[in-house]
This record gives sequence, C-alpha cells and structure tokens, in this order.
Amino acid sequence: MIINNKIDPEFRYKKMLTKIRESGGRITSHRLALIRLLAASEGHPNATQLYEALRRQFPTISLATIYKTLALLKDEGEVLEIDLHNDSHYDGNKPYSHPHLICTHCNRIFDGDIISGIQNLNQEIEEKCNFQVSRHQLVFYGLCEECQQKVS
Amino acid sequence: MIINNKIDPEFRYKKMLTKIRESGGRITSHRLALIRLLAASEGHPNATQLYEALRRQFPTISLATIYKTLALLKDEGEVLEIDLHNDSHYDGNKPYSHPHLICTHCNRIFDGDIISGIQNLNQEIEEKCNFQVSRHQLVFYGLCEECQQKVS
DNA sequence: CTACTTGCAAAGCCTTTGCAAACTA
DNA sequence: TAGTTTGCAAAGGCTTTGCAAGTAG
Repeated sequence: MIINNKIDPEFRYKKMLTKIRESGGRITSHRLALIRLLAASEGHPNATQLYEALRRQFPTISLATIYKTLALLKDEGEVLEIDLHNDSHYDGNKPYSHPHLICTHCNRIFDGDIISGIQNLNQEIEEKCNFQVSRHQLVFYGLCEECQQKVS
Repeated sequence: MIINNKIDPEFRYKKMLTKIRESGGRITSHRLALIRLLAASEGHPNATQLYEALRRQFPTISLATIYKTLALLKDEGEVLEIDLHNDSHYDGNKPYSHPHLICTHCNRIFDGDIISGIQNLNQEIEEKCNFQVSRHQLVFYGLCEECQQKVS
C-alpha cells in the first residue's frame, strides 16, 4: 500500500469516496476530479492551485466549491491542512500529522515522514512538560538538495 | 541571563532598543511600551492582544503601528512570529526557532524549548533527506497539565 | 529642520457564507 | 422528488499600505 514513501493514490481515492458516501454526501463530477488530485497531492497544492488545475477540465468550477469540499474532507479526517503564512496547503495522500520540509529557494514542500525522531519527541514532551500531545504541525525551512547546489 | 526557562525581559528590552537605534529607527513612547511587552511576551500575544493591552495606557495607539513595529523587529530578528491558522502570535523573549505547545482546551501557548530532541531531528533530516535546515516552526497540539484534569 | 513614525481609512488576500439554480440518488 | 451541491457575489478576518499630520533626534 505504500509506494516510494507515498500511499497508493488509488487506495486514497477510493477511501475518500467511501467516506463521503458514508456521511451522506453526494458524488459529483467536480468532487471526483478534486478527490483524484487530493489522493496524490502531488506537490502539496493549495486551494488556488487545485482550482487552476481543475479549471482546465471544468471551466465553470469555482474556488468556493474547492474550499467546501476541502472542509468536508478535513472534517472526515481525510485531508491534512498544512497551515503556512496566509496560505494553506493540503495533503490528501497522507492525512495524518507528519513533518514537512519547505525549500525557501524553490518553495517546494517535501514530506518528512521518514524522520523517526518524532515518537521520541512526543514522549519527551509528555514527560518533561506534562503535556498530552494529540497532533502536531512540524515545518522545517531550508534548502532542498537541488537548490543547495544552485545557491552555493 | 536565563530565568525559569525565560530570558531576562530587561535584557531583551535593552537589546531590542539597541537594535532599533542601530538601524536608524526612532524610539517613541508607543514603541517603548510595545517593546516592553514583547520583551516578556507573556502568553505569546497576537497583534490584537498587544493592541488591547497598550490601549489602556495609550488610547490613540493604532493596530497599524503595532503591525509596523512588529515587522521592524521581525526584520531585525528580534521577534519570532508564530504562524497559526489566520492568527499570528509573537515572541520577543525568545526570538529564535523553538517548539510551542498549544492547549486545545484553554488555548494557551507554552514554550517547548526544554525539548532536547530537536538537534537530532535537524541532523536526521539533513542525513536522510539531504535537506539543509535553517529554521523551523514546530507546534504540538494537545492538553496542558491543568486541562488534562478538567477534561478527564 | 529633516527624516522617520503615527493614525486613519482604504485596500489586499485568503477563506467563508448566503442564496437561488442545478443536480444526485 | 427531496435534499445536497454549485457558482456567484458579498462579506469576514487579519494584515498591509498610502498619505498627511505629528514627532524624535
């Protein structure tokens, strides 16, 4: 089910459709297409990027629909919102808390869920701070491999 | 210089004033008062909270002035902006990247800079992802000690 | 006196909301 | 057909900006 540090988009696609149906939601062509994009979440798009991508195939689709469907999937726990400065990005491929690495040069967002130290961190926080962690948002800013060479 | 996991507010106060002077900025009564609040950053206030606090003593102060001074101090590296969902909070006491713990029940923001695992995390990211970390924003959501008892 | 800072109001951005028309099941 | 979803436009909330008046140095 896991391919190259990425969950099988087809699996995520079906899971999201099922969740919507189970909650009494309806499947429209716009939702189908949006969910297909979110299932892969290639590049961790924001609402506008999803909108632009879908507009080619569905010229009448609106940003409001994107936001409404994103809110629905967030409520169902099927999409993770990555809150950046006045610019939310979305991950429907791995909708659980995991670190992200953001390149300050090319602005790409990378998954950092290979990092193993998080579990220890949560435990350390519970022990030292008596704070019971339920979720997190960890963002590391810096230079990705490609940009390190360009900049240096 | 460090008191109870907090840097001496007086030290921070003087440091910020010096930085502003050095960059050709002027010291006004409003800036003095704002910097005094930021030096302690008790409770990690946002712009509106700083505004409300200062308005008692300076009825004519404006939100714009708060934002402009915050921007100035951010540029100088003397204030850390904590980017939360449509709501930035500020820390002028410890203006460097450090973790924050946010209680989802009482909404208080705690410093998590006692956590030692961060260094290892940065190193793990550089090794495994070939990503050169320059700064980070780590936010853990959950229940603080007091609220764990209230909720349970 | 000169240059910087202030307050006000307006504008910007992203996101949400209200509502009639369109559509799914 | 009944209830949900859509697009549009307007509204919301936070933050930034333009500019004339005020102030620090």
